[in-house]
Amino acid sequence: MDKRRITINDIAEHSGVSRSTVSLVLQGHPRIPQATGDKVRRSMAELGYTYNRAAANLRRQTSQAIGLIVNDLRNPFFAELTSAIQARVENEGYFVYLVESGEDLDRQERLLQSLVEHGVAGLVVCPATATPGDAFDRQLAAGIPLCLAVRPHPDQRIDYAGSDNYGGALMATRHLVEAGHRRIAFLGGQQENPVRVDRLAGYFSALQGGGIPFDPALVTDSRPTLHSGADDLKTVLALAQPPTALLCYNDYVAIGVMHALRCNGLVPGEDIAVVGFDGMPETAVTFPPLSTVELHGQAVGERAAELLLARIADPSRSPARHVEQATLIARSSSAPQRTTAPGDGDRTGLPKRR
Amino acid sequence: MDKRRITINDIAEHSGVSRSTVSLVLQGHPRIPQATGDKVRRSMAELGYTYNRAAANLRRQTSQAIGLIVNDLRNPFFAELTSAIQARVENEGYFVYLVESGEDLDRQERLLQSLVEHGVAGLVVCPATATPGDAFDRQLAAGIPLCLAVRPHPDQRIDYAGSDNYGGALMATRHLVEAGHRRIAFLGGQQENPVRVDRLAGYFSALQGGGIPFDPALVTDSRPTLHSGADDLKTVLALAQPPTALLCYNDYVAIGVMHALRCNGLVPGEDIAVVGFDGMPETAVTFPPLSTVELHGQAVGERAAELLLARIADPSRSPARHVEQATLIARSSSAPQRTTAPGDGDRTGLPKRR
DNA sequence: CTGAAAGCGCTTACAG
DNA sequence: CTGAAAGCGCTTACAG
Repeated sequence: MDKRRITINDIAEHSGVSRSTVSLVLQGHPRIPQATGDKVRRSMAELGYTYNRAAANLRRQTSQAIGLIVNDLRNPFFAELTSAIQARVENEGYFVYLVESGEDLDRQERLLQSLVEHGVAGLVVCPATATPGDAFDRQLAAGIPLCLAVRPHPDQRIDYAGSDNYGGALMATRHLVEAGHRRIAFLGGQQENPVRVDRLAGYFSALQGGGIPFDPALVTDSRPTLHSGADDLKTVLALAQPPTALLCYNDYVAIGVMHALRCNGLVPGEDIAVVGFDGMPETAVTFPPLSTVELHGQAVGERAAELLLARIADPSRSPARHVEQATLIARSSSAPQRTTAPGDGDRTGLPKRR
Repeated sequence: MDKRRITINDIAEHSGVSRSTVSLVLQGHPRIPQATGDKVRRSMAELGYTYNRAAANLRRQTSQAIGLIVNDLRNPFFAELTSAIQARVENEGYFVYLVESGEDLDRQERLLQSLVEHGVAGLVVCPATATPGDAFDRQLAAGIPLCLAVRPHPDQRIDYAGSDNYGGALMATRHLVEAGHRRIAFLGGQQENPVRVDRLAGYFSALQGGGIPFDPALVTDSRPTLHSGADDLKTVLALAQPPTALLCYNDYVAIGVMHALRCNGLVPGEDIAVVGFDGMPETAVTFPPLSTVELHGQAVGERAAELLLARIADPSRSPARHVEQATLIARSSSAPQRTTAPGDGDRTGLPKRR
């Protein structure tokens, strides 16, 4: 292993030209004659030169790094988003520094600071739950290009790309109302999470539109995991008038809830309707296949990347918001309630045990 | 937005000391008196200074970036690995540059080169399927610290952290043999993928140990996705002697296969046993819950990060290999075959339609 | 304890 | 077309 890395000085000496010339051939400058270029390139190959982009960046006052802060990479939605952002900025010659905040506000602040110290050209951040409204003042003041993603945030000076959570929840709830459900629960998600707030608003709206009174006992909150759904389910199943349909905060929760239902002797899609949120690919192959609100994470990621790129190109552009349309995918987990024999008392809405 | 970033020169001027002194307080040097330090720190706060780590790195000839090349971030196993690596190196002050190769060899080579130009302190790479044995010669020659992960690779000069795919497949297959299965298929995965090769070897071994002849018709290959399993399943179900148990390349394939079974009127875990591979959390809540080989992706990620860190610390250390033990998680998708009424011909091993 | 100077690897006017 | 020189923001011996 060579102790010292080969630099343009070595190339200059070896090929008998100046450093400036080497730099120019590196940049494919047009006024370098073919012969000189070839000679220099031959030296580079011979000495095993590798370009030091960091040094160039320092001199040029540029950066090829984009910082990305996600909440939880294990959540497939964020994985999809990350993948899309990475692919999109790579075309423009950028790399992404990926970090996870884990919904921890202190950590998020440290990461923000650290990423800036590392000289990122810009940042896309999915704000942690309960991120204060002034959380990005420092970056804004320093002129760091910024784009928020996935989670809405009150600071209107910042570009944003996300999904139509309100509209998605509205569609999903309407879908359940139209199938005849009047006891519809909303399960999971953390209370201060703005995404949940929007979904909840859509849910309210649809209930109202259907003339269904809102019952707060039908709304639970919890950290959205595969297993949290079990507790949420227990809560609503214990009600005097339990729900006949469950709108879940996300697909993760929904998949957990379907499992919990089985453990309670109930069949999802038959005894009780279940709808998820996010559009995870797995929802197509659960049993029964899970109805979900497709949020197009890939498209959201691409938009976020593009907004950031545009902000880097023109820092004074006025802030833009992109809200990606959601799509309801109705599958058998929310098939219409089974027609019930007259007089079997099903009007109580009580799920049947089996 | 300030045009010019604040530098140590500005701080030096503002606080009336030299640049050297500012640099020393930045590093918390012990021989700086409290008063000087406070004065300087006050100036930094006042002017809104942010440290330029890239410049420091250039001067110091160090780097705080780790490059990570994964095959597919949407695969939860890689997401888990990535998350673990990021968390582990962050403790040491590193960030991770994340990129996806998408199993594309050319792309992998370009990314390798590009990451090195960006001055990473080291690289952990999950080699794309069919990566040639000399793929890392250049990096090795240049003395770039390197750690391979997840996918075994012939180059024995490089550190490696992965899972015991052979042992996992051996356990899983034995488990099926012990449950009385003699027609066990191996479904999915790409032929040249070394991980699949190892799993297949474990499968062979277990068959041999159980005195079961190997039937190549029971082995299929395909790109491992949620939907590829359907075709693989069709192939083996069409055999004169179809399998009674399915060992799937990974959980993704297995979940898709369970769905495909249902579409064929078969019940996984009753008519036919299914086992997955990887230990995705979702396997606990599928219906029926999916037996799987837990590969401990988080542990593998941590080991990979540690091997790389150790290599950075001591470049001449002899190469190490870490193979994480796999764990069989037996669930109802591979429950013992139902006891069958005598004389119902079940000894043919033909799955019953329902 | 603090400052002047050199230098990390590159780029970019500016001469010639 | 090519070279000498300055400089990006920092660190690090070396004097004093």
